[in-house]
Amino acid sequence: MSYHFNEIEKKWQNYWADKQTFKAENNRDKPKYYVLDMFPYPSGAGLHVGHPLGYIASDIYARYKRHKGFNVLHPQGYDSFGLPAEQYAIQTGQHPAITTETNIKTYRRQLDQIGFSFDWSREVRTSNPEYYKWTQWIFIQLFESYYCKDSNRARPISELITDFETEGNAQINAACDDDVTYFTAEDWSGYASEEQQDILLKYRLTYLAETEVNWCPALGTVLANDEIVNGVSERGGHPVIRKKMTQWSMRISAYAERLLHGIDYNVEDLDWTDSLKDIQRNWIGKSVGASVTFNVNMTSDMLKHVQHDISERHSELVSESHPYKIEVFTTRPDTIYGVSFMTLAPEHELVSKITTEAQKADVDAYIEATAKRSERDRMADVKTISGVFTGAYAEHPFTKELIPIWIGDYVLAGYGTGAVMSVPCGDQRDYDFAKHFDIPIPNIFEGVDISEEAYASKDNVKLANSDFLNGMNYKKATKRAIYELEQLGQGEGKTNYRLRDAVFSRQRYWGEPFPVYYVNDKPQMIDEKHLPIVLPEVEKYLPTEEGEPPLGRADVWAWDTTTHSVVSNELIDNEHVFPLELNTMPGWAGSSWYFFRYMEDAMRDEVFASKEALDYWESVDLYIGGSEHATGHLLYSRFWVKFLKDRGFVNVEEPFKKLINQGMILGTSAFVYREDGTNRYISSGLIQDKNVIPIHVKVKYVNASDELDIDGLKSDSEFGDDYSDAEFILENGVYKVGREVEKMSKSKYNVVNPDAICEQYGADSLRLYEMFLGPLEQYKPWNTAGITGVHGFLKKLWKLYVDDNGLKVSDTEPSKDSLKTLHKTIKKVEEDIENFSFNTSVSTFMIAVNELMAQKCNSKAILEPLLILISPYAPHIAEELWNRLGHDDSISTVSFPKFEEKHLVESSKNYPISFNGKMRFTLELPLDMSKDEIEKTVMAHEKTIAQLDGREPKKVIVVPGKIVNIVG
RNA sequence: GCUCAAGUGGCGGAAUUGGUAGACGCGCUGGAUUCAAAAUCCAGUUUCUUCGGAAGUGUGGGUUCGAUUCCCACCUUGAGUACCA
Repeated sequence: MSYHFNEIEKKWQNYWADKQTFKAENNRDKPKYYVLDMFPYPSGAGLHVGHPLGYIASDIYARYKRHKGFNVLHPQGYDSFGLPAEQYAIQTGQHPAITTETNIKTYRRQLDQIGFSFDWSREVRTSNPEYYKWTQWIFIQLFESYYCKDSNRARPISELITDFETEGNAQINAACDDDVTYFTAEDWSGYASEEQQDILLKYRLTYLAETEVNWCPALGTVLANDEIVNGVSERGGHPVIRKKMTQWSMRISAYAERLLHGIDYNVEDLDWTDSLKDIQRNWIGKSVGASVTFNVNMTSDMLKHVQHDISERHSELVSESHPYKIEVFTTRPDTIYGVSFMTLAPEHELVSKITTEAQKADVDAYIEATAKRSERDRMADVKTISGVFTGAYAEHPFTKELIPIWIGDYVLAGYGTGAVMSVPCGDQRDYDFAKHFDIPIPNIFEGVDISEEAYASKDNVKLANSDFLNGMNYKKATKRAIYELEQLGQGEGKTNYRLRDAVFSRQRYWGEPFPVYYVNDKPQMIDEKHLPIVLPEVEKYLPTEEGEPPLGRADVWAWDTTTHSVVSNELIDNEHVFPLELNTMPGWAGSSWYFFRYMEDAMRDEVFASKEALDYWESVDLYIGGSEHATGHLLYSRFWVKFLKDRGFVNVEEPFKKLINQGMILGTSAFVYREDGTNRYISSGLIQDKNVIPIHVKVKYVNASDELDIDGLKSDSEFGDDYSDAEFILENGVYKVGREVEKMSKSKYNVVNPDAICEQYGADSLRLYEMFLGPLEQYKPWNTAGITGVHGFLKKLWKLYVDDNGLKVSDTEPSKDSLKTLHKTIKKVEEDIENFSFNTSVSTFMIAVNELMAQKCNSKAILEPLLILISPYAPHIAEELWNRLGHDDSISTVSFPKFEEKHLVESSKNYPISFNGKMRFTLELPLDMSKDEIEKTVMAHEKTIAQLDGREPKKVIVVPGKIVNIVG
């Protein structure tokens, strides 16, 4: 009876589905373990062999944990909102919900055939209204919250209102927009409702603001920073420009410090790789320093502006004595005596006010030129130094000397205050700028040569020419400088973060609608009891002629505040019926909390997840997915979880305890070489110096020896007659293709579909081979030819249990050797799984089976536990053989075999005998032999004498049980 | 530029606290079986070699009785970031 994998696999997949073998029950007496995959976006192309890599790894771990007695939650679902379905809808008119549904069906079929132990009863789809009802609900909670810096957590906005009513905002220490102004309790109660709403918006954790956004004209939407790669959109590679738009934003910056703190100190709940933590740390970009205020020296030109500014209420830039102030952020307040000029971003609001008449033309020309340069140009060209003098001077806070104020595009408007104090001796950019424009470069470092370049290091430096800072090092001087600035009222210690608030609006159709309507342009939340607000129908998925998002085309998209329902736009009267928000939420909205949704199995309509479920499952114990989500999904999820915790909706600080990034499986492309200008294809070994053009061919026409199936290629209908008349120049009777490792993609014809693999070799072979390829985290090329190795192994495994007469396993006593094989396998496999080293356990299985075969082992006492070891990796064959061994229940929850050291105890050791560290021969010696005896025996050995060739050894190192090394 | 990974046979990779480098598999070579092929099985497969051996884990140094493993410098590849003050 041979190994009929197709039958076996179908049989057990049906069995698992029928018996709901992998359904996780909440509140069981077993300890819990939550294994999660990053859920897929169901694309039209279906899965290729690279996709299941992480799923197989997590599945092995989930199955292993079940054997270890855990109640395992291992769910799966779909991140089903997204751009591709919408782009397809734009092209074809097909509703994205329909394509999404079709694609999900394909995904599900492909996933099922690989034999994953998912609990599908808890499936999540982000595009389902019953799911996004809760995404909308979380949005409302964010809107109704602010971040209190005193208690370091989010609190209900109602508490802030109470504070405003009793004491105004002067004492409030909360995360808010930069432009809030001070008001008293009396002021507050005097404000009109709309004014109050505007002020509150500046504190809410999600807020509407006019922001400069990354607009992608080709996609017709804004993109978040992490959705842009090298200045173009991540999806599609379209250009991105800066544009001012009114957008919903998430005040993630309020959580910058806590997000960072978790990375550095919460090792328990954030067992992530250092490289991933580094990426997040860099992205948050904390810098500690000081804010310093420079007073602008007033000229008569400026005083004209001042009159105007003072009439505007709340202008912070203006005071009686020094009408204009420039605030800068610096990480080196210790170098304040090295300031020889200041630089403002060209966009800085003071520029127009302080520029003198004489410089006005130059400055305007420069601003115009900078504005024209795209973000990409500015990025590409960082070497050109440019800038213009404004004609104005600032006053040094200590020396009161006049410092020229320049503008330059190396200063970014979006970071810090958009202005810097330039210290050319201590900063290379300032140095280059000063050299270029012939600005003095005062040296404030004792004994440091700055004639060639700036001295930017904080170490080994003592300050000079710096008055009260003279002789101090970086640390001391920084402290002192901040103290002195505080005394003057011209500065304070400050921490800056590179992390920007996240834009949350997308001008797209296929996303979550906001539960928001507008009264006099002020956003109002729809009461949570009326959720979900379901995506309306539109006749086209494009922006409107007026440039509004696709929801602007919906006819029924207005909110009736009396009936609490979505009604026709015709009914809008701005008294009871109001327009609804036209933007939709970004892709990361639904994926920032889905891991909680899986926890709930019964009352999904009542809550986003019940308290019981949240208490039991807590957070994800093991999360596997791609590292490309480092600054997107993984950061936003942490943010939302912290927020939900602050507001008491969940009780964990971090969502993903252990995180592993699986590497990408790359394709091995195959090339034929056409001689230029001919229809002749030359085998790769014969090219020499001929002028050839490499052309991708489908990898399915190439065998393990890189030989091309010419007939197959010629008859491929996709290429029509391209190859039918072609002449192939062979070497040794075959056409050899060239090979190259590239990312898998349709256009490179190197995509390998798991369906074909499952059909030809089976799911167990696919699972084993994906693991066998190499370490999980590593990028590695796929080569289908190699799968015969693991497939052959499964056949051998089968033959160990079954022959032509049926089952050949007996109750005979196992041999000592077989016990040793089994137990060293148990030990190794258990260690491997705990370390996520799945590739090495596949080798271990091969070694075990090879040994047991050689031992002619047919003992049940060995072969039964062996099946349990293998079952997480190759569950179908394990179930089948387990069943044939006479078990009625699934192997999936049987206890993992216990390792016993006693079977591995040896009495002798094959010692490597090395000379000067190089092993020359081995010698079998008893393990209880003493050091001296070993030395004596080895030195007397004929090979030792031959090796030494008469020389006297200087030293003999004997490490009992390990090695003998003879020096000399 | 800065930050972080990683460089081992023809290929994927193994070597868990410094102790026999190349496990396991692919491919290749030879053989058995077969009318033949597939499948299966057996033997070999880092390089050089005067067949005694010798060299060898990106390069060059260092520590050590002993280094793929630790330290320093450099080279290459990949990832992240992009004037962050």
